[in-house]
Amino acid sequence: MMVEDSFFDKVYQVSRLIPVGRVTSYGAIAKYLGAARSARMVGWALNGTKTRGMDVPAHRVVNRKGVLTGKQHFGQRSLMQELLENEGIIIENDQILNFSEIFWDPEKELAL
DNA sequence: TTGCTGACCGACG
DNA sequence: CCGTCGGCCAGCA
Repeated sequence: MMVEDSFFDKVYQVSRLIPVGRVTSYGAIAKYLGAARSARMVGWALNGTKTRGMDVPAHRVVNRKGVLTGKQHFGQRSLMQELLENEGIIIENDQILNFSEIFWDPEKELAL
């Protein structure tokens, strides 16, 4: 199967590996890809998922504080929260309460 | 082609 | 504690 080495495509691949009920951060993905300081690109890459129509659970990606900073990019601002809550994630005021419990670190889980 | 922007993060005062 | 700034890199006018 063809594997794209582009930064964007890697973001898509890693994002799809995020288990249900778990979340990760832009910085974690960026760091896993070897570009810890390019966390903004991760968010930018996820922005392209909607236009590209890719099946990437971007709602499981939040910032390092566990805040749904990218909720406004889901069309409806409540959509991202509802999707996460539907997976058993508790969110209050755009903040994931048990963030540290459900945090999914690709570097740790994928154990490279 | 140049320049601005952006769903972030960490450092500094 | 809080506000500000630089950095990283790809997409778009």
